[in-house]
Amino acid sequence: MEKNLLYKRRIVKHLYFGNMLSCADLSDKIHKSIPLTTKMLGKLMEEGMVTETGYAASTGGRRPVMYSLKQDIMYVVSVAMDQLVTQIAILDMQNRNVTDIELFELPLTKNPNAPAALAEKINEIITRSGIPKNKIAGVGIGMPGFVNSVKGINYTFLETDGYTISQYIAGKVKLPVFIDNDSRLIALAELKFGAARNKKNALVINVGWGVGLGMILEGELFRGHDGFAGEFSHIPLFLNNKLCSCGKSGCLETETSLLIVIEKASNGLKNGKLSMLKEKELSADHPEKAFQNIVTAASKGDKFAVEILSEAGYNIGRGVAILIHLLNPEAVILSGRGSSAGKIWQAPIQQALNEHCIPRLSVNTEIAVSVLGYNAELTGAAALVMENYEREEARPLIYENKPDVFI
Amino acid sequence: MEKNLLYKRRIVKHLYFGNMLSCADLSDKIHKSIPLTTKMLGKLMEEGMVTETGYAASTGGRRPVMYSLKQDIMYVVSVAMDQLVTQIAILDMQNRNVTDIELFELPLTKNPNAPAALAEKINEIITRSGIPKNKIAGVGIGMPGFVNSVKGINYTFLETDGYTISQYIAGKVKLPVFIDNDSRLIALAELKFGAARNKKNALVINVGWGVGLGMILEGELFRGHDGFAGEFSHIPLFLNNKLCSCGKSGCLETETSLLIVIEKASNGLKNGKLSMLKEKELSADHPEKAFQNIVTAASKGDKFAVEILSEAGYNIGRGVAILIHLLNPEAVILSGRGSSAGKIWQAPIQQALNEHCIPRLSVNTEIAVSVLGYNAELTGAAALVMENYEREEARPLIYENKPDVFI
DNA sequence: ATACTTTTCTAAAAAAATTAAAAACATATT
DNA sequence: AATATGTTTTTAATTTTTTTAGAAAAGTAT
Repeated sequence: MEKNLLYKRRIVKHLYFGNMLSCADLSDKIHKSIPLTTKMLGKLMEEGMVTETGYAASTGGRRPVMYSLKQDIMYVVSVAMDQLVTQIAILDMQNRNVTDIELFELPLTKNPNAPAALAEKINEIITRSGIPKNKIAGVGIGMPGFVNSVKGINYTFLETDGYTISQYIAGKVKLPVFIDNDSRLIALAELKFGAARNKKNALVINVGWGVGLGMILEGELFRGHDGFAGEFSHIPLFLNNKLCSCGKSGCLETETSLLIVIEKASNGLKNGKLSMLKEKELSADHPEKAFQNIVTAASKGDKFAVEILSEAGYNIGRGVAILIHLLNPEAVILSGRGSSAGKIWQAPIQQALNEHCIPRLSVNTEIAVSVLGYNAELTGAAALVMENYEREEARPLIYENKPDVFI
Repeated sequence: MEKNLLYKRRIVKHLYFGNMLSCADLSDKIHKSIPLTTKMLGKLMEEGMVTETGYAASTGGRRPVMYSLKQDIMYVVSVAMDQLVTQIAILDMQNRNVTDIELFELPLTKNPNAPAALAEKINEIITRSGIPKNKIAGVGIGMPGFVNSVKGINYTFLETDGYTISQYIAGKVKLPVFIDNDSRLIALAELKFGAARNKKNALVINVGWGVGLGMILEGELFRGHDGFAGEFSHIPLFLNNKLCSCGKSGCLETETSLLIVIEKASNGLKNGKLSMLKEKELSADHPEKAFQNIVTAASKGDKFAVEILSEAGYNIGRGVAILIHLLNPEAVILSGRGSSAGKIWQAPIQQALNEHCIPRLSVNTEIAVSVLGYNAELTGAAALVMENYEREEARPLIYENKPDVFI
């Protein structure tokens, strides 16, 4: 790639993540000198990508001119999948939805048609939005399973014979496609826009059906050798003989997943536990709703609901204690769909840390609840696209003349 | 620092780690162009630091000239401490001992005189070697405890009022001093010269009195936010109610440390277990020897000894299973003093992984035994000094005129 | 043996980083 | 209140570094 283009793309990328930055800030971030950065900013302004947005307050000397991306220069398609439901949105350079968030059912298990359905839906939404493809930086997809983001492969779901899922969707949509594990994208969102912003070492717990983990180590999203790092759900922590979905027993997930929480609540009610919760509110058919009902009851002070949630929180805390011993993070952030229960969980997790952590380690670790919450995964998917924006593959144009599916 | 000096130091550093490298290799490693690297190599040769060591075999084109460090241009003082015994050696640029390894007792617990004794001994050994201080790149020290390598602080041992232990020793010895946790230095040794060489993600288990861990993540030694990462010994894994030295119960260490292994062997014999081991061979006064005796017996096929070791190995394996789930490394290396039992432990660890790991994760992880073995910590201490060689503090000269202890 | 490829090495041209100086602002002093 | 001093950003001139192109020294295939 031409070098000037690379530098310009880096600047665009950092303006996306930083929103408003001075020339000095940018020079720092792209590791280039100020004169060169000035030159590139000039070109970007000529091209209409970037605008001056006035002066920032002085910090003791001359006030710096601030630069921002223009509103409508580029968009990202964000996709957040779980095993049953998929969400799609188109975000602008301020992470604002320019379309409504599209929500539709797309079961991933035993569904050979899933990749085709996904590609079709993405195309449909792009077409409907009326945004030309050359204004779309790419498609970012968060999905469950064993995902190798670099290779673009999902080893668990979305099988596409002969191609990786990234290649398949890219071929159909004719845009660059980037994928990663859902929990890792949530961590990326927290790193770039959330509670882990500017932190060098932070762990993001994704409380959902399972308990996911995304790790920020030395300022970077950590993926491990094959891209499988963060399998927190399945660390062998209990001797409870409960069989886990992974085939082993005693996994953390067997005591902490939302489904277990609902099951425990349901069983408790059957055994005559006193609670404002009603059995029909805990239907296994609508786990999302069932969980929300438990959280609502707990936040209203329902003792049984608090008890059930605390138990799960305490067990997550035992797992977090292990993480802290191993990785010595500065913060642990509770995020993902279950983070609505975050406030309730903070106490029992802290309790577990007090019991199971060497004090020197736990006192230096802040336990925080995400503010991104439900939207974290979509934000993370957009961030993934922009992370890769400076890479060769990120150029929409090269896809225009490619066949439907290419290698 | 002058820029040329920086580049030259980088080249020296990489020649230390790489032993023999071509100009193109070096250009790659120091991230500078070939013409500039050529120029710097020329200067280093003029100064007598570097020599050409003939041509390497061709890989399809013109043969590259290889460069090496001259033998006697520089040395490193390596110190490897445990809670009772300290080893000191002076190594040359090929990691060869130029003095015998000095071994002396230096208890760290309740010994306010330890820092002074250490400094004195280091000075004594340097003086005896006859090597001038300006030929010594620095002192590297591996020590147990909570060590922040960047700040040069040991929070557990070697208290020196008002100064960090690094500052204290540096002031007394008048050489730059670098410290780190013993397990992390072993990992560094394995990364630079051992079984983890050229690996990007590897975990190094230091089997000693406790079970230490050094992590290589994305090609770098990982230290965590406060420098306390790798507290593998104290992850809460058992519900055994055994009190650990750290004050908690159920730590991994309570089932796997060498002392526990010896105790179990001793108790077994008392209860009439059949073995070639004799009780007097397991004296708690000489744990090092006692452990070696168990290993010897096991390698001769003694069933009881194998059983005892396997049990510990299996429990370590349970911990390793957690590590693999979280960090997805490409290799796990058994190193440190207990690595003489490495071969015996490989089987039970693998067994634990088969039981407790998701297959996709464990099949991609190689379990290897160190070849550096007993010397790993000393090698790591030297590597630590040379890692920092390009940094400003690494210049011996600035220490010459400083007072005994400085800030 | 000769043509072609590959890699290293060297010299001239282009690019980028430093350095120095100027401009714009904040704070302290007279 | 006016002036001096210290910061920080911006611009211009100089130096450093990289890129590019080509020569030299090998290996490989015809």
